[in-house]
Amino acid sequence: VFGVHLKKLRKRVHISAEEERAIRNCFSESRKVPDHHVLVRSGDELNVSLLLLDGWLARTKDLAGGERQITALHVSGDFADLHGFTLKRLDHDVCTLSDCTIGVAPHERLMELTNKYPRLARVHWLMTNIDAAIHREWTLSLGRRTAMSRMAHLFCELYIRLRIGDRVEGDSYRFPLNQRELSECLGLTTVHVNRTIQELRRRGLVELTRDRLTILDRDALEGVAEFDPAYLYLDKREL
Amino acid sequence: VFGVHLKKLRKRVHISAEEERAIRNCFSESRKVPDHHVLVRSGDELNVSLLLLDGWLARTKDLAGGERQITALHVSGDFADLHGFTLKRLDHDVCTLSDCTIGVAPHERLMELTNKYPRLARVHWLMTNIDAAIHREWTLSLGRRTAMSRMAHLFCELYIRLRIGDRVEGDSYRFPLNQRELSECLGLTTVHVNRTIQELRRRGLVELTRDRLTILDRDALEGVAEFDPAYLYLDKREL
DNA sequence: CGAAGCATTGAAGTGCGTCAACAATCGTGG
DNA sequence: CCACGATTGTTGACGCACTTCAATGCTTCG
Repeated sequence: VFGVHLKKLRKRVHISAEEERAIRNCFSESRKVPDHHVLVRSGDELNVSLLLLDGWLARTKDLAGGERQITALHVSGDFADLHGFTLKRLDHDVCTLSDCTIGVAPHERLMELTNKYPRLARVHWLMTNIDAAIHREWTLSLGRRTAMSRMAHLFCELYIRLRIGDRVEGDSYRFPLNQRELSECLGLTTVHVNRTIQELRRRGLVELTRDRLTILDRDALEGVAEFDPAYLYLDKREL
Repeated sequence: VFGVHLKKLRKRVHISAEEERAIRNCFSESRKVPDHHVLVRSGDELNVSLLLLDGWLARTKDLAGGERQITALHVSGDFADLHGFTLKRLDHDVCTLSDCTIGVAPHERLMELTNKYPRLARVHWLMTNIDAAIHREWTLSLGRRTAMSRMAHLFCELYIRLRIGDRVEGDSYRFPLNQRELSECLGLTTVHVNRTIQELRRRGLVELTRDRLTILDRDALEGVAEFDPAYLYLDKREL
């Protein structure tokens, strides 16, 4: 289970056996959390960071009127709130979108890790910077892409991110979000999300059932989305 | 000039005299860059990071059709591409929005700094995490706020960010963006930006001239924006 | 003074939102 | 295993926030 996280790191940087041990050592326990639970609430003081071992998480922000925006999605192997290690509290909630398994890294251990292995500090820093790059791509989507292109883009992004952790079968992956949650990612209403999905189906680009997304024509989908995975930084670098 | 940057850091963490010296030591030269220049191009390999000593910068992303989204604004004292230190290339361009003065930090010096002072690695990591928090707030704006509220929110955010660096006089600050650039921040057209500004003026909330923004009723503006500066993390923490 | 960029305005169009009803599916308890 | 309420997905009619297009006036600066 933990291997997915290391695989994600190793997609971007070299990790030695010793470094791997040091990273594993940061995690004390692992917990199961049911669907639709709030894991971290905005403003709470933090002294641990959570690694998502399995399942789906969202970072959500709300307006007074009840409108909700999901600012990020997380899948197996992602750190949910590594940024909380330096921020000490979050500006958003972290909620489960499915049953989840979570690894817990106390901040004091991350402190020791980053003191003893400055390179691993940079590696983890890199991972939060990749999160930020995804935020920027979402900003572009929300600001300038149409509903159709925005949705297509999200499906392409998740395909690539899930593939790193071997969570893709063929051109299909588990997709636990309902249309309301999808609308909260895309800045749309559920009604318009529904119509947009139907248009994607009608064009033969995707199939979306209760719990599973299948990409029927990846080239065409990426075309609609103007998808370029460069922002996911899937190449190795020296640190 | 460099003091503004340190002031920004010290708003969030303690920086000792020795640490200050170490940080200053990272910067080799300083450069002047004229208005509307591209400082860093998306995809270029990076070996320096740029500190904005004076002026305004934008991070921009484009679609094939020519639509442009500004994903972040930077003012005096902000690092423009500190995230480039770990990413090694950017997923966006960095452009000047005014005449600028830039400090240059070669990555090898940042490497030495983060090796020798793990705490300063965490401090700089924190700063990129605050950038990401601002990205998330923009995501919320683009996804869920109306044009009016979105614009009001941006004006409130910049007011606070500029005040840290003493770039605010009364309730007024220099604002070099034209309506096109403003529309690129807000995900709107220039026509609608123009009409929204007029509505803000009509309600007596702001005054916006060629080069200057004046907030006439900050409480009301923050109300329209549902502005809460918590996401800017303006409190001190241990690292 | 003249050209180029920028701000402003009006009229008409559209992508997406709102409201409201209904259908399908799911989860639960009997 | 079925019944039934609750949740989720689907559809239609209509409305609006924002866009598009295009013209005009206003700055600014060589």
